[in-house]
Order: sequence, then structure tokens, then C-alpha cells
Amino acid sequence: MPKVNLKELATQLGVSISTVSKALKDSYEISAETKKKVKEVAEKMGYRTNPYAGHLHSNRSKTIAVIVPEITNNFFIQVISGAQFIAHEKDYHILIYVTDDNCKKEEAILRYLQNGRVDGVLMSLSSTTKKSDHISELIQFNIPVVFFDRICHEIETAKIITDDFASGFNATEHLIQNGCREIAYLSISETLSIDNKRKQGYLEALSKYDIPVKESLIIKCNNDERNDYKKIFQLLQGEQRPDGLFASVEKLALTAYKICHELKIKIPEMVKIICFSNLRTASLLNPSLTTITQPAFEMGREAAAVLFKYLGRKHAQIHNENIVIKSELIIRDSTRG
Amino acid sequence: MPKVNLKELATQLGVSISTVSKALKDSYEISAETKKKVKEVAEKMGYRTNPYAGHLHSNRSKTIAVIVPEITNNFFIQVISGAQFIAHEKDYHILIYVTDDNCKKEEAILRYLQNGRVDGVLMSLSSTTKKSDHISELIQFNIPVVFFDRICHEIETAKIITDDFASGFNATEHLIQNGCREIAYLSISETLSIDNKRKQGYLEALSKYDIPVKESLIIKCNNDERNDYKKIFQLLQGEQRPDGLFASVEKLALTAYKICHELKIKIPEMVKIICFSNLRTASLLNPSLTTITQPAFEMGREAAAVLFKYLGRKHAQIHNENIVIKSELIIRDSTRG
DNA sequence: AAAATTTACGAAAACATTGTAGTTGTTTTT
DNA sequence: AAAAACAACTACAATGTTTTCGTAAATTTT
Repeated sequence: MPKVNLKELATQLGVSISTVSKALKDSYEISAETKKKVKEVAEKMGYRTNPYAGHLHSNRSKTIAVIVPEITNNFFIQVISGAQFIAHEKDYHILIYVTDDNCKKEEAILRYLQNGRVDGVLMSLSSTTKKSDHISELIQFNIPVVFFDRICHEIETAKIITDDFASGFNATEHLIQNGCREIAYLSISETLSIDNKRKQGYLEALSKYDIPVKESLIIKCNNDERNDYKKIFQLLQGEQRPDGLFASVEKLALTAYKICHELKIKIPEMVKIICFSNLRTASLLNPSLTTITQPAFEMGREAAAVLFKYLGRKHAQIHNENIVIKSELIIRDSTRG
Repeated sequence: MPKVNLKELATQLGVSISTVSKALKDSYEISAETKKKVKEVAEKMGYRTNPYAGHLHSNRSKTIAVIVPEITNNFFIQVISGAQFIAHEKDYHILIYVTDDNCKKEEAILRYLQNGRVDGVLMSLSSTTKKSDHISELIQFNIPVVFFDRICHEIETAKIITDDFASGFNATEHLIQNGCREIAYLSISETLSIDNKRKQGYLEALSKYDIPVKESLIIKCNNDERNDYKKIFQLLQGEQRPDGLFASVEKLALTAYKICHELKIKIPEMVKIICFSNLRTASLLNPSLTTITQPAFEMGREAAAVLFKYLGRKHAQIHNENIVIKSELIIRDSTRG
């Protein structure tokens, strides 16, 4: 089917281009009769409106970008799924970008988007991002940004988060209440908002129960598979093995699981493990894994909803706002007392 | 930053629009001196080229669509990740669409894309799709389509698949060699190519070992959570419980796992389980799950690579071609003899 | 010195659409 | 019967870029 445009339809029908355009848009200016004819011929000739011509004119692309640190991650996928749900409702398209937790890539992607390819952005920061210039720059180009999960405090906009502090506190308290006294915290990145909040919750819980903080139990991982493995291995094989382990993210808990299997460290008898996770198979693990589960799908839906609320307007300066959707502590065998 | 276009740059510089355009594109027609000036001013004024104007002119969008039945699925996510990897290299953008295994949605999405929003499509069929008209129609609009995994035989194009028949055979043979005689096959959709091939492999293996086929052991699931649960539950609770279980897709195996846990059916002692799966936590399950693991990332990479090979040309009729990337049988505890 | 070529740039069409501002011819109002 | 209103349509500018063709001046060739 050779692509046909309004011009061809017009000549074919013996009317003007404007008439065809308006007829297809059901304008009141066009008679019912003409509309019918135009639509028939358009159908017959396989006319499809060129989206890019429209975008050029309207300066809107009906497209948003979702930027995530990694895509092979249950949490982010569920967020994308939620965002996709709303976008589909609104007849919007979703472009996916992956930063690989690399701030350089993140910067490059945001620069890419300064040209108006998308009407707005949903994003979660890379764990290596330390500056926010590239984000404020994007916003200066009039592209609104909504954060979810890994937010950037410096930027004034809407941020969809979970109750990281409370959840971190609850997770740690749960370990304590099940008998743990030497609780390690596996950190994923020192610059990440969520990590800091979760750690604060952890520290607060320790404090509440008068458990001294041991720096040696705060493990600074950095999302490098081999490095993280080594650090957690060292933690678990040593004399001073902790009796509880709180991983800030799923991946670190799974690494810990693997190491425990290798070293024949029994969970939960020798060490109890809890983590933030959206793993569908948490209940099927050996042993089933106690998790703090984030409402990922809802977070994606909410993030998209907030963005769309602003997209209609001319100057879409999004008000600063923290939207908190609570996580759920799901107790399973890995923390059995 | 107010958006600035070529026209403004031109007036600012006192040259013509064409000169600016060419200078920014490093055309040989422009002197080094002018280029430098133009670029400086462009930088200073924050010029960003409008992608849609370019698309309008070139009739290319530098965008491809990836259409998957579901997104919260390890296999599809890894495929997307692979495709994304290649797309990023080629400076292409990726639009994601989800059919929810609903053929109506699939048709709607493909109709959507007839307008040239994307230059090409990578897709995996929905399990409820029975006709292929919407796909050939899209191709008639000159949008090339490459299939991966859930391919459509009727369409002449490139198809990236794994060795489903051989893998189905190997999986079944593996169960037989570990002592199973009553092996159930969990089918996900009767219309899906991969399901049929895997089942053929299953039947072939039974035949090789002179094991009679029992229709009651071929369970026709349909991707509806509740329905599938019920069917598998009935299979496992009855008198005639099989001693081996081969699930065509991960989800069904996980449902079977849950049911076994509930009914206290011991894996692998009472029933051995194997399935196609890209679960990262397969080795951590209780018991660890024997899988046939598809090279999902590579399949995504390959699918994108094939598509890009054709995208350069004017009439991108993709030759019919089956590209097979072999799966790997990873033996774990769920099939221990 | 005339002719040919090269360098560096500009004008304008083309891409497909939308929206505004006409322009008819007809109908209604005064 | 003139004026106003209206229905149905068209012309054209505008959106931002690319690209082809053209042209003047400068340079090289004969």
C-alpha cells in the first residue's frame, strides 16, 4: 500500500486539502455528505495521518519517556507497567531509556530529550548520579520531569516514593523482634535518597532497642556484581558473622542467599534476611524470603497520572510534592524466629 | 530556556537558514570559519534540533516498536534489554507496547503503527492471536516486522527463535532418564508456535521411550491465573498424579510449585518439574528449578540487528528466515533422580 | 585575458498537517 | 429589496528542517 497523504485524497476527491483535513476531524464546517465521501475514500485509499506533521504543528508528541537505571529488575518493570497502563488510557506512547546506573549515560539521555521528542519524563536516578544539572537543564527546556523511587531532592517537582524510612525501621525492628542483635545493612549507593532513608530507618530502630551501631556491619556495595559478591562474602564468612541482614535492594539479598547456600549458612537459623523486593518468587525461595514490597505498579500509575495532570497546561511547572505510597512488610521464613 | 529554531539562529548570525543548517551538519559547503561561529551561537542560544521536522522530511523516525504480550516477564524483559542495547548503538529510540495477550489490543496497536510512527517492529505474538491479517497489513504499509519467540508462520519475514522442538525433547528425555513415566505437559496456548513445537518435542521423546501418550496429562492452560491454577491443582491432587511435569512456560511451573507447597507434594521425590524459564532466582528456589533457559538477551539483540540490517534500504521486504539460537538445559534439584 | 572551476553561501521547494482568514452562494432578517 | 447571517468550502500561512538548485565572487586553468 503506497502511502497516501491529504493532498492525494484532495485531488482524488476534487476538494481542497483543508476540506479533507477538516472532514476527517469531523469539523462542523463540513457537510455530512462531504464527510462521508471523504471518509470513504480515505478508507479505501488507506490513508493514515502522519503523526510527525501533527507534532510539528502542535508542538506536542503524545510521547513520554520512562528512564530507569536498569530494566531487568522487577521493581522497575512493574513501575513501567503501571505507567504504561495510564499512558495507554491517554493515548500516549512510551519511550524506554536505560541508564545502566551510569550517570554519564543518564546525562546523555536527558540531553537527547531536550529537543522535545517527548512531552514529559518519568525517571528514577542512576545510583552513580551526584549532580542534578542535567535534570534542571531538561526542565528549563520545558520538559516536565516526575521522579519515582530514586528521587532527586534538589529538583522541585513531584516525587513518587514509598515510606522508606518507616519501612527501613520496620524491617530492622522485625529482625530485632525475632532475636537479631548483630544486624548488617547492605547499602547499594551512598548518594541515593532511598538508600539513605532506609539506612536512617535501620539506625533509628537500632537506637530504639539500644543496639550499638557497628560501622563494620554497614556494607557499602556499589551495584558491581563481583565487588558486591566479595563484600558480602567477607561479611558472611568471617568470625563476626551477623545474625541478621537487611538488604536495601533485592539484588543484594539474592547475592547473600547464594553465598549462604555456598557456605552452608542456614537461613534463618544462622542468619535472618530481609530486603526490599518485588520478586514474584519470594515465597518459593529456599527459604521463602521476607520482603518489604513496594507498590511498584501503583507508583508507576501515580507517577504517570501526576505528569499527565500537568501536561495539558502551557507552562508545566510541576509543584514540589512528595507522594508517598506505603510498602508492605511480608513476613516469610527467612526471618522466622 | 525559550526554544530557538534555525530561523532565529540565522537572523542572529546574519546568515541564511540553509547556511545554519548545513554548518551544524558539517557540510563541506560551509567554511570552517562560519561553521565555528554558527556552532558557538547555537550552543549559546541553546539550540536543539526538532526531531519531528526532520522525520517529516526524511520519512524516518529513528524509532522502533517492541510489542510484547506482557512486560512483567523475565523472558520478554531480557529480550527488550537486548533490543535496547542494539537500538542505543544505532541511535534509535524504542517504543514499548503491551498486548496483555489480547489479540484485540494487538490489532489496535498494529493499526496505530500503520502511520509511520516507527520505522520497524519487533514483536512476539499474543497467545490469543489466531489471524495474521493485522500483521500483513502493517507490512503492506512498509513497516517491517521481525518476530521473536512467539512467531507467526504465515508472515514472510525474519523470525528469531530457539530450538523449541529439540528443547522440548531434551526436557522430556531428561525427565524420563530420571525415572519419570507419567509426564504431564502444561500447555499455555494451542495456537502458539512455541507451544506446539515444545509439545511435539515432548511427544517425540515419549515415543522414543515407548511411553504411551495420555491426553489427560496434556493440560491446556490459557494464561488465566485462576483457571490455570485450578487445572494444575486438579492434576496434582488427584489419584493419578504424574511423576514428572514439563511446563511450556515459567509461569505455569511457578503455579505448580505453589500448589506443591500447599499440598505438601515433595519436589523432586513425588513429582519432578522442569520448564522453560529465564528466572534469575531459579537456583534459589525450593528446590532449585531445572530449566531450559532461552538466550533471551541474545534473541533481542539478534532481532534488532536483523531489523536494522533492512532498515537502511528503500523497500525493506525482509526475507523469510528462521534464526535459531539454542537454549540451554540447566539441571538443578527439581528433577534430581 | 578569457574561460572554466571552485568556494561559500542563499532562495525556495518539499515534507504533511492544522488553523485562520477569507470567499462564495444561499437563506434569513428587517 | 437591501442587509445580515450562515453554510460549506478554499487559500494560505505556519510549524522546523533538509536539500536541490542557483549565483556571486574568488580562484585556477588555458
